[in-house]
Amino acid sequence: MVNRDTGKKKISESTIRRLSLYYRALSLLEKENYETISSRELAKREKLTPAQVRKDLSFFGSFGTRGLGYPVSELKDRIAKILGINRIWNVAMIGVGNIGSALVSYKEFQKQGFAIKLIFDNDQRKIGSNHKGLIVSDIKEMPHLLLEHNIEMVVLAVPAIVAQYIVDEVVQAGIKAILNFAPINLKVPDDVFVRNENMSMELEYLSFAISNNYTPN
Amino acid sequence: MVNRDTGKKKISESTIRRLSLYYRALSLLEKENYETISSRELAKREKLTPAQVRKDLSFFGSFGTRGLGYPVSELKDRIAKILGINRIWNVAMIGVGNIGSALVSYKEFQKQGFAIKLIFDNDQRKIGSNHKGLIVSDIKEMPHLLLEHNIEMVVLAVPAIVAQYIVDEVVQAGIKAILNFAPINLKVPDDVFVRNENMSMELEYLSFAISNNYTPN
DNA sequence: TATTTATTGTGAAACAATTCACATATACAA
DNA sequence: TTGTATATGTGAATTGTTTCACAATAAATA
Ligand SMILES: NC(=O)c1ccc[n+]([C@@H]2O[C@H](COP(=O)([O-])OP(=O)(O)OC[C@H]3O[C@@H](n4cnc5c(N)ncnc54)[C@H](O)[C@@H]3O)[C@@H](O)[C@H]2O)c1
Ligand SMILES: NC(=O)c1ccc[n+]([C@@H]2O[C@H](COP(=O)([O-])OP(=O)(O)OC[C@H]3O[C@@H](n4cnc5c(N)ncnc54)[C@H](O)[C@@H]3O)[C@@H](O)[C@H]2O)c1
Repeated sequence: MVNRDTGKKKISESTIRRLSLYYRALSLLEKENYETISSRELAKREKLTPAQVRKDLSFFGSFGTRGLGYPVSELKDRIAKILGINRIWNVAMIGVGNIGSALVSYKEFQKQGFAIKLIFDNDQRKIGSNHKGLIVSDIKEMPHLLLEHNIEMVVLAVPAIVAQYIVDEVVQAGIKAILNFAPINLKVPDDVFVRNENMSMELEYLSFAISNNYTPN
Repeated sequence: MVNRDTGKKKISESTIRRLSLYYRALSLLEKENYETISSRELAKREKLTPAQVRKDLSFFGSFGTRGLGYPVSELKDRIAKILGINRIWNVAMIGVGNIGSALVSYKEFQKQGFAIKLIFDNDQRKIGSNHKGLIVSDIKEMPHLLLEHNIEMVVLAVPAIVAQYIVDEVVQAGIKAILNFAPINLKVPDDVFVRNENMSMELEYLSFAISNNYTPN
């Protein structure tokens, strides 16, 4: 009955991604003043099955009450803890071009606990300029600034051609988490996590889908 | 031996996404003047297994030569055809704010065959203004303009609060493919494809990974 | 307090994706 | 030609993920 945390259960990537969905749904439910939510209702909102919801959550503990459902606020907090978002992360943005500055302007990240503390570029016209209260630092200063400001995550928004070079420096500085927008397969050591945000891939998926009358699930 | 296309094989989402990876890798190989590539080499470049590469491709035909590998240019073209990117897609951008204008400025999409033909906003200060050669249209004109310009895909970069309302109009206009940046679960009919680009989810995944010393694969 | 109702938590079953392993085919060298 | 090396294409085996189905349990009701 009790789901003791015996360390190394294998959590699938899909489960982790769904935790994000649950978290967002629960945040909304909290605003709508729901006290509890059943796996059935939560599943319906995220277009999943109730069993899927229960199984996902069961990997981390038993958070619900039989006959009643899950306590909204409490479950939300539990998931925040599981995802590691019950805290502030110090983030640096590298490359303040089109995408980089759009992201820096986006206040939601800050609200969700991803605080952009430093922004870097190599363009002399940009260095020293002000972006939403942040001064663009010279990329040359990156290695020591990342350390000094306890940066733990980096968003890469530089041209693909320089991305690997910069990542090597980022890794040198001890960063273990990178969100990469450059359309390139970055090489990093095993203990560094990279997520790629690749809009072309999503467009290609859509292209495939309509071209082939694709029917998932 | 011959892999006749008998219509409805079930292609997994993962396979489709990997086709995009193969396509990008092959484009690069072509530039590097490779004539042929083995599944082993291709797999290595994309951090996959050779068997995975061969299996993925085998769903669509047999493109390789035993003992030699796959012909780079030809395979690239074949994949382009499979993905439906051997043509130009007419795309509309809805919402010309931070993200929307960053995407409009990004010339790679055009090069990859995703041609942004129309851009929409509801802000009077933006309507009529010029963005990279495109004039911002009034969102009120969207329904008929989408039809008139044969738009087939739409990128949604509007605030979450209005996203569902706009999607309903987009669907009304017969659009079957939507790339959505708003952090909301859009409701659409079964024959409309939506891909969500959600950076918060990626950051949360990274957060989970470093918080839990996560080891995928 | 007893009964009914709702819903969880979870092994087992079903389904899906990946990897194995090898017969088969081609290139190329001798 | 013939032989050797290489690498595909694919059923079968394995591994991973989702769904099923139901005992367990708490809440609500009588
Ligand atoms: N803009 C988009 O919509 C979009 C979409 C998908 C992918 N991307 C990718 O995101 C990345 C950035 O795209 P963008 O459109 O913002 O490009 P951009 O050219 O507008 O911005 C890149 C920025 O990086 C800076 N830079 C270049 N070299 C640098 C270095 N060595 N050190 C530090 N900074 C450096 C440039 O000065 C510039 O400010 C690219 O890899 C691009 O392929 C962009
Ligand atoms: N900027 C980012 O980095 C970022 C990151 C992740 C997600 N997003 C999401 O992308 C979307 C856009 O973000 P943004 O930062 O570009 O916001 P933004 O406010 O800069 O841009 C939104 C644009 O949509 C327009 N708009 C508002 N209502 C409209 C309507 N009814 N019809 C047509 N246009 C309308 C606004 O005038 C504005 O130009 C949001 O949903 C946001 O949550 C943005």
